[in-house]
This record gives sequence, C-alpha cells and structure tokens, in this order.
Amino acid sequence: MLEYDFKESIGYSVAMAYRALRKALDAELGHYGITFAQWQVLAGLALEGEISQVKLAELIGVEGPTLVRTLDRMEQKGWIKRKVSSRDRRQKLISPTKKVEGVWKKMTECAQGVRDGAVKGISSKDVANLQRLLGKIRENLNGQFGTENSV
Amino acid sequence: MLEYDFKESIGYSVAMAYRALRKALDAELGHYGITFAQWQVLAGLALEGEISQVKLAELIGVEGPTLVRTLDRMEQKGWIKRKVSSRDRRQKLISPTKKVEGVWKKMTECAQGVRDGAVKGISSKDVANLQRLLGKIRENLNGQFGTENSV
DNA sequence: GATAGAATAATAGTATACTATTAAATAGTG
DNA sequence: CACTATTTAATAGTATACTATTATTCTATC
Repeated sequence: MLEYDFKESIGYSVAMAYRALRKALDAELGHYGITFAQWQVLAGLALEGEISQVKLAELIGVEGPTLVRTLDRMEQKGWIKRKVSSRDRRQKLISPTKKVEGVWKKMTECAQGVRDGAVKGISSKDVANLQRLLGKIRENLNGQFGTENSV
Repeated sequence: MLEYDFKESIGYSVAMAYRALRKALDAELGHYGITFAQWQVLAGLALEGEISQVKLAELIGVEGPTLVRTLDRMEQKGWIKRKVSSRDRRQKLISPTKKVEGVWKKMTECAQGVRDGAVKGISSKDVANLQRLLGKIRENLNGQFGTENSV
C-alpha cells in the first residue's frame, strides 16, 4: 500500500490556497468580463507602464508563450494594444486601452475585496509574515530548481 | 494612468509561490514520467485507498471534469485503474496499479526533497504557522465566495 | 412500483500553464 | 563588413483548470 500524508505537506497548503484564491478572483472579476490571469496583466501594466512582453511575463511570473496567448485574447477583447518598439523592432510594447480606464477603479476594488475577504481574521502582522515566508519559498525554489538565469 | 501595486497583494505572493512550487515539482517528478497534478492523485489514493472520483476531486481540490481528464491520461499510462462500484454503478473506484508500487518510494522522496528545499531556512514553527494561515485563507474564500456547498 | 429529483462520471468548449522550436532582429566579435 | 550568438515574440503540441451540459443510475416520495 502507498503511504504518504500529503495533506500535511506545504505543497498541499499552497496549492489549495492558490486554487481557492484564483477561483474567487475569476468569479468576482468575471462581472467585468475579465479573468484573474488577464487582470494580472493589467495590474502589471499599472505598475510598470508601457512594457515589453518579456518583462511583463517575468513581472507576473509566467513564461513567454503563456503570456502571448493571454495577450492575444486581451487584444481581441480590446483590453490591451501591442506596439512595435521603435528602438528595437523585435520588442512589442504592451499598454492598456481606454476601455480599461473606464472600469479599472471598479476592478481594483473588486480584487481588493476578495483579498480583504481572504485575510479576514488574520492580523496584519501575520499577513506580512505570510508574504515574507511565501517570498522566501519562491526564492528557495527558483534558486535550487529554477531553470531560470539563477546561478 | 492605472494605479495599483499588485506586488504588495497577498494574491501575488500566493500565486508566485504556487507557480514556483508547481514548476519545481513538475520538473523533478518528470524524471519518473509523472506530473504534479498526477502525483497529487496518487498521494490522494495513498491517503484514502480506493475512492470515488467525486471524493478524490474534493480531496485534491479540483473540479470533477478536471480530474476526469487527468485520470484518463493516468489510466492510459498505466498509473491507475477505474473499477465500477458494485454497490453503486454510477461510481467508479480509483486505485493505483502495481506500476506505481515500484516507484512510489522514489517519487515521495523526490517530492519531499522539493518541499524540504522550499522551506529551507524557515523554522518549523514558521512553517506550521504558514500552513495554518494558508488554511485560514482557503476557509475564508470558500466561505465567502465559494460556489461550494458551504453555508 | 412509478416518477421526480439528486448524484456520478463523462463530454464540450474555453482559458491558462508548460516545453520545444522557429523567424526575425539585434549585438558582439573578428 | 561578415558571421555568430543572443534576444524577442510567435507557433506547435500537450497538460491542467474551469463552467455548462448530458447520460446513467440511484433515492425518495407518492
């Protein structure tokens, strides 16, 4: 018989929390016609402004090809536009359209609502600690197992 | 201009940690011809033994149709088998094949290695706290936004 | 026992994630 | 300048995730 108590593992905790979070955000942001992954793109643009796909992918933590398809859908729906960089014609600079401006405030309030709901009953000290530890885990993994340009 | 610092959000921390973890587990478990999602199925079976798809899906935190396809692939590769329940012919009971027994020990060591690597430099007290907080977040979300039978 | 409702697995269709590979443009080196 | 190596975005193919729907079987109520 197989033996292993995976419910006790850190991977289980992280995966379950992530899926609950994504599902809630997908459901709530869905009211504005956008998904969690697509909202992350807009949030990345909010932080960095006009930015290349490589940098955007790194910022939101997905691989290039994943972002390409998400951007394809967002472009088609009129959320973002691609513009060939004048300095480097390989690059395409991504920026949000005017359509976003009209609903951005509501979207952020919506996302904030989900996140406030998620940490309800947890002290801000604990939340800060949680974020620090998750950051540490990410660093550890990228360092040890990363196919990234780490080392 | 859009404004929102999503890097500061709890969603960002959880999502980035999850993706790093999944990527590392996919890469390491890949040596045994299995993915993270498929390994979770085997880990669920290790915990519960022969079990129906509905219960297995709930245990590992995915929806039914997601599990169906994962099981299809695992069945095709000879990792699991489906058996119609004699008590309820709607149900199919899932169990691991003998093929699993041969590599299960190595797989769990592999997964454990990734997980040990992930929490390197974090005290066991902090890890326990982290798991508790992630559990709380999951409860909060399922309670407030869950389409589940929570209420 | 018939019939309505609920539960189970599967199917259909879409979105998101990955690796591996390709085409085009740039950068660097002789 | 030429030629190689690198970088960028896109494509191909697969796996995993979701919701909505369907077919089958069971349960409960009359």
